[in-house]
Amino acid sequence: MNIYIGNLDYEITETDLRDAFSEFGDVAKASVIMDKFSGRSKGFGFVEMTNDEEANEAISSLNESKLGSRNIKVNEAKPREERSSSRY
DNA sequence: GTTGAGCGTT
Repeated sequence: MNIYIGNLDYEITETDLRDAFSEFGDVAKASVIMDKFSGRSKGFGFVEMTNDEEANEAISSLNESKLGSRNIKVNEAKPREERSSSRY
């Protein structure tokens, strides 16, 4: 289960996401998207969990919860759009 | 500052 986490505080890192989601189940992967030039968080990230029922619990429990200085948005992630080798 | 690249850009 891929999980999308939006409205993240700039201080939040993938380690924070992993730590938060690991309380509900096994976290296979955690990522926070960062700007390449500014070095800041883009304000959203992703967490992948091996157990979808635990993932749903994590989504329900962590969605709109306080993390850092902001209220995060947690939802199931949409498939990542391919933009590495496709150009129309 | 809300759906993952990287960059020409922020």
